[in-house]
Amino acid sequence: MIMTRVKVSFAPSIRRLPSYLIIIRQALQNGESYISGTVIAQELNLEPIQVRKDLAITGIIGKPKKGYPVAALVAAIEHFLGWDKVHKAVVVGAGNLGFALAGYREFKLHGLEVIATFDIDRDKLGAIVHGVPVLPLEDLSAFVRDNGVEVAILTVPGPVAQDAADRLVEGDIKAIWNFTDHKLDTPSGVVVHREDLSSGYALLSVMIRNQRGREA
Amino acid sequence: MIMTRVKVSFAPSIRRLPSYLIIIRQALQNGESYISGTVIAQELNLEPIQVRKDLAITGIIGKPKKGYPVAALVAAIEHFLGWDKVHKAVVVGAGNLGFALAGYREFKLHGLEVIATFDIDRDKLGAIVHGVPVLPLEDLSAFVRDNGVEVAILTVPGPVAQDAADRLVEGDIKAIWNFTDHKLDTPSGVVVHREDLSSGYALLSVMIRNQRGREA
DNA sequence: TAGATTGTTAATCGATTAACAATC
DNA sequence: TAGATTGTTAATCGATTAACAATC
Repeated sequence: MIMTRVKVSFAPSIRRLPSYLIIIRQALQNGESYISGTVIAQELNLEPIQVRKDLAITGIIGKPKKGYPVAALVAAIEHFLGWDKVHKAVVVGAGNLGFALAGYREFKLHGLEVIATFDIDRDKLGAIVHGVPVLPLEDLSAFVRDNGVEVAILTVPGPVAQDAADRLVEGDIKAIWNFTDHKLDTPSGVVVHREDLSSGYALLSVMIRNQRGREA
Repeated sequence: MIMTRVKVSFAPSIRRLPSYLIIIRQALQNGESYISGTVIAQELNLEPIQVRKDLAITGIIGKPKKGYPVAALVAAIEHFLGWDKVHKAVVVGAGNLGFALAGYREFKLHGLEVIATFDIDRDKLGAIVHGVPVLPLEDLSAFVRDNGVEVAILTVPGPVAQDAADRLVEGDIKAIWNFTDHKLDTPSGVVVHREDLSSGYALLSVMIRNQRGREA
């Protein structure tokens, strides 16, 4: 089975949208009706032109001198990201990270509804974490299929990641959010996004070294 | 206090190094003495030229026809990332995510030694998580200073992130790994790297939407 | 009106990819 | 030796930044 890389254009812009959303929501709560790209940029230490370019991809149109209509902007970003619709999700691997992600409020607020977690460990079965049950891995395929689960958050140990992915594919999963350090072989119809904490740690490590060099 | 953005050149390459390391370590365990960029690329669905360019920044030199010496390559990558030295760390915010990160094996293996966690919740104090104590937030500055802590993993709720960062700066922290959704104001001598799970979720969401469009 | 802020078009910058001579 | 794989130099691609006319 060939793993096709799903290319996303404007990926850097898309990644910045959630941070804009936080600022803009604050403005909304403060009762402001317009917010300028300049203000958003200032808040996030970015260039105003970058904010304008990024917001353009959501289709929103601003007013010269005033800025962007706050309420419409929130709606436009959420719609562009698909965060205005509910996506059913499961967490596969009820370990520490899985537990944390299952309860991550930020996701729940944006349409990601975790309805079950799965684990191989018999001792965990039957437990309720963050209001959802821990179910046996054997039931994963059937559960995904029967409940129309679209997204799987994969936090199992690396060596069993592919096995879990196979079960998900069998259940006709739409997307796998892969928190393991293994690449997954999946059919091209399945979206896979790898979230790699090690890559962030690598960057941090090099930043520390550079900073040190500068001080010395 | 001005937040200066620490620019890292070759950031994308640096982010890919950890995934190379996994492949190369496997080769080492299999007793292979050389590994080619072609093989690494194949394993990770990348272009061979990209692997070669990335490995070049670590200073390692390959042999035409054979590839790169496995043991030396592992050492070179680890040294380049500073993963061959121990960095003392604390987790600030002993919630679900903090708990998960405190016990993340991958970090421990690469020189990040978590020696304490901190929380504001009195009920958690005195507990031992993953072998390290939960201490009161009031002691954070002094602890960081007295123990020469270099890295702080910040997983407190967004609204109190700046307060925690201020305490860390007071204790002369070197680097803050910011898992909150808030930007931090810190003096320019402090390295801040933001790990943004929402940005990954945004990208996943758009990928799902695009995939759907393609099927229809 | 005057001027702040937008959206667009062009220029720059950096990363990825291509081409290919060098070489073990 | 023959050829797979390297490292280097050049070309391409995409993202960021700059410049500026349009406009509320």
